[in-house]
Amino acid sequence: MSAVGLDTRLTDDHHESLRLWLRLLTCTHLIETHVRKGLAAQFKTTLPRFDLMSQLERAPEGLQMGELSRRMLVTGGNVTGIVDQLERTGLIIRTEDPADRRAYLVKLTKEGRRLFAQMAAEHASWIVKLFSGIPKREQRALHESLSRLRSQLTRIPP
Amino acid sequence: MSAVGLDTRLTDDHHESLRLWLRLLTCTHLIETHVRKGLAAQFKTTLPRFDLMSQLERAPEGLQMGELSRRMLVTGGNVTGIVDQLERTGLIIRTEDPADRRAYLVKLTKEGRRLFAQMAAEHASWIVKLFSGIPKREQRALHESLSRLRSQLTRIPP
DNA sequence: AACTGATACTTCATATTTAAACTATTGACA
DNA sequence: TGTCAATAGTTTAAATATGAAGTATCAGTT
Repeated sequence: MSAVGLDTRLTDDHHESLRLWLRLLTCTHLIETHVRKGLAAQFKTTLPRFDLMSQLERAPEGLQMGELSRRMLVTGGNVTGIVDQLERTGLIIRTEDPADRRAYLVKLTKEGRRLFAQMAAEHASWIVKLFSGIPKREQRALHESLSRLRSQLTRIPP
Repeated sequence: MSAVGLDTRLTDDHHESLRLWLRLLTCTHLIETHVRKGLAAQFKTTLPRFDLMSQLERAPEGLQMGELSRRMLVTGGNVTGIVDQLERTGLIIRTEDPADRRAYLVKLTKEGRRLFAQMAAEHASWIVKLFSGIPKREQRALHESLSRLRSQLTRIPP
């Protein structure tokens, strides 16, 4: 293979990965927009609030702010703001962490669990519908590739 | 198949699409974070500004605000803010649209084109490295599935 | 016990982002 | 020609979001 050929190949590779990244970004934005509008219209709430509540739902014993921050892939200051909002409306509560006086354990309230159950059901149906055009087999393959990508990504950057 | 079996199947399908969506979201956030930090560290700029400039780079004749909004999948008000920032630093310019007195044609300045060329090269190398753990063949399959997903998504919601 | 670096969280300034309300212009049409 | 809904852009308020700086506590180590 000629040097020019190699050069072209590299450039094409660049463009291929770039295009893949743009597709990924576009799909994510389209789904996020759809879900955000649904949450606003049907539940008068937002995506980050739903996201935070879904984290808590999977951790009945409560989660520290820092743990929420890591799981949601956002900064600590951001979590403070969203927790403030949700606590103000009575859907979650900061409780003292008996093991560490610096930390809180954030938990869903009874009302929070009740409302989240409704939202989660709707949310799941939206997602299923959005992906309904992709055959199950292909969805599984997608999931597998993205899992590989994720572990690659968490290995690279600190 | 029993009714219970069907029920379970449906629930599993829900969970599968949901998990796929979460993977998609996680990968996108991880890559975004990586790129955002690179742009901040090496070029003192942000992802939405880079994104807007990359749209303009592909349209030397300039783009209307609304067209930028559609291509970037963000609201018009958002575009106004980012264009304000970039124009203030001299990287882009609003020019009058000779065909429509309501509209602008936004263009890169000479300095904007110069800087963008540098940023784009760096950006491409970051993306290639982030995806380097995924074989080319698999990247192409991913791209294809995401393209199918995108066209499905643009068909569903208004 | 006192020191010290790390951890948990908040606060602050700034930048994105959305949705809704507003101004100006366009284009179709009666 | 006037009218008038639609379009292009901006502005506003409120909510995210980041990164950096600050406070309190923890966990070792001396």
